Amino acid sequence: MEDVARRAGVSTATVSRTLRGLPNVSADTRGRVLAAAAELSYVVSPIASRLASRRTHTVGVVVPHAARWYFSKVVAGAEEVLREAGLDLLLYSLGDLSARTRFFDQLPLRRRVDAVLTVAMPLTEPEYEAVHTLGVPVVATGLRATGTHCVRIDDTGVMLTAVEHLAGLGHRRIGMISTYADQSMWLPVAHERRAGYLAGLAVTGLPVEPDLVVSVPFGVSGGERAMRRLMERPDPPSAVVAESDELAFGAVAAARRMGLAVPGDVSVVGIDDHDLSDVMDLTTVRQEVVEQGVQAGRMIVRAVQHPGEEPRELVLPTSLVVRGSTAPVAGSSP
Amino acid sequence: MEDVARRAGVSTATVSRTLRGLPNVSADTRGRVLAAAAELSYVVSPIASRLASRRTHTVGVVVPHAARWYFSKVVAGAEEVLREAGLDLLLYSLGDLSARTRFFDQLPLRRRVDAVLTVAMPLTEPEYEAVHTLGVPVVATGLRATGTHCVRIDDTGVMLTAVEHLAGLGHRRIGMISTYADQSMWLPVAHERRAGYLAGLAVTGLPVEPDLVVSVPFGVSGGERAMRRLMERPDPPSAVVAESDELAFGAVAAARRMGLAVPGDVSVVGIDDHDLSDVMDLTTVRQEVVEQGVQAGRMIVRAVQHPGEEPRELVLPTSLVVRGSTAPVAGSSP
DNA sequence: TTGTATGCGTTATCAT
DNA sequence: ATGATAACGCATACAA
Repeated sequence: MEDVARRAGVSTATVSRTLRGLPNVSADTRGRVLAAAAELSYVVSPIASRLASRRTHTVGVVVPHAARWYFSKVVAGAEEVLREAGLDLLLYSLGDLSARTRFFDQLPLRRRVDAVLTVAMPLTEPEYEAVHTLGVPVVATGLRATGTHCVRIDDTGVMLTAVEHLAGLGHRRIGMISTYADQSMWLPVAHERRAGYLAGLAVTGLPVEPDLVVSVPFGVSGGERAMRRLMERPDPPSAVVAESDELAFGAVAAARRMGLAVPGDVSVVGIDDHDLSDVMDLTTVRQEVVEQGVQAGRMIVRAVQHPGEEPRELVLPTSLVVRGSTAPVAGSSP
Repeated sequence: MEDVARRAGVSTATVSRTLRGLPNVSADTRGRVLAAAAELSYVVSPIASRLASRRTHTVGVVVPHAARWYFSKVVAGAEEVLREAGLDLLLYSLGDLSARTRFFDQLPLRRRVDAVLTVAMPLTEPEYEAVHTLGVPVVATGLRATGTHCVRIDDTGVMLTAVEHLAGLGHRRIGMISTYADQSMWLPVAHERRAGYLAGLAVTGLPVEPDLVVSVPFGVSGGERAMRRLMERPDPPSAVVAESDELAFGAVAAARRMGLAVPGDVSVVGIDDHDLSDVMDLTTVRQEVVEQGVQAGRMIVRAVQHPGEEPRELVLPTSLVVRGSTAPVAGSSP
């Protein structure tokens, strides 16, 4: 920086001001400084800059599984706007329980980030407090949050929509594929969607049959297992809603492997509108996942610039996408 | 840090040494320092540490599309080992061409990273040089690289395997679904896989029919388009290989939507063993994508510790996974 | 608008 | 093994 200052005939302070785009620099000197910097192909050291300014210009993004569809989409959406805003994105993937406890124990984010974005990470009370000791704004996506900003969808609503769709097709016995917490992550969403399922039954006047709700680990193979369990019953349901499309994929595959026709013998609905839902011809309730990341990124940017603002909540819309995995119930005249 | 030093009755230098685990600290003082640090819940400022040590402890990971299956897997694999090694992972997703040119123009990684990991990013000559002006080690995954470390698979080999599998089933007219460069990314892989296809034909003594190779944009819908083009011909092939599973998914869906049976009327083989290939019952050639990220991460760690080493190349194994999308050619007695 | 001088919180060098 | 002290490369309060 001294070199640039000398070459431009100014002080390092002016160089600093110029390079940061501060207003109080005359157009003339600004030009000389920029020219000098360009000639020397100089760029400020972000590290030194951060030390001096006491701001990290970094946001910590913590996800349960960086490689999963939902999370990678959200991260990609957030990355775009954070990058745009000049914020570095520090990725933490808390795959297993040990990684998670270590993370909240040691808090590697201390003195390291200006904000935190949690992607579909329900926090326990101690975890929540640990994050808040960081003293930086927090934005959560994928679930309802109290005390922090959040962007999410109506998780009970999507399931209600799915059930109403099936009921509208004449289905009166509807199963649900749910997940149990893999390591206490994801819990609230599973809970809300189950609530939405029950709400759907209530609204459409269908009886609740507890045995028609099966819980499995998240993933395609979980969906397969669940579907087998449901359809091997003496009185299988004529339709099934799945907590997510990936579960639904497994469900459809399992049904077909059992020799059942989808949607002939059993209709299936998912949630997400996964990239592959179209080729799987899966009826689903669409959510805009990348958009969630984008909006969360914007919230982060705002929060970094105006910390201490009231926590805001953004609920993004969803929409039913009817495809070929659902049909009127067999033997009915809809 | 001064507080800790005072509390432990030592100098800040000793605190620094202790906290970094340097050997030249007596067990006694070490204990006192650690205790003091714990009591004050003190952690070193990574930023100050980096400024003083002149090492960023950060690696830049640059990918074309953070949200796509392949890339998110590699990133997740790399994240794990980088985190373990105490290296921050700075993610850059170069979605479109403008983002890409800006990236290589301005080189936001300057003075910011100790190493760079490029994930399936074929670099033009100027881009290659731009990256090397960073003066840090570079590791590439997903493609053959010269002058840098790299971890990849045998891209011609996988396609050769796919073709040999089909030829072994009696297929004599095999189409290929290829991609054209979306913005010059991904080019070499497409090229090598096409070469593998041709090699497969040669090895099995099949004639080359240029019209049986169709190029489409990457993605499920690209696969659909390609399959329609192939099967609408007066003399459609009896089998099709796709450059990747996602293309193959689209191909299978398109064939079925045209009323064709898979594998009855046309067999389909993909490359990847995508998470959903099992439910799609897709025969494919499996590659270990997360493992590629892990290995790349290890290479990065080594490169950061011992810069200037000879570029190493790691070629990971692949394996044919036979599922239900391939069958002996109709009308043959295999 | 511009310059001076101090501080940011460490690491590293050189003594001891 | 430990301590004093000078970098590290900037931002910023203050003065001009």
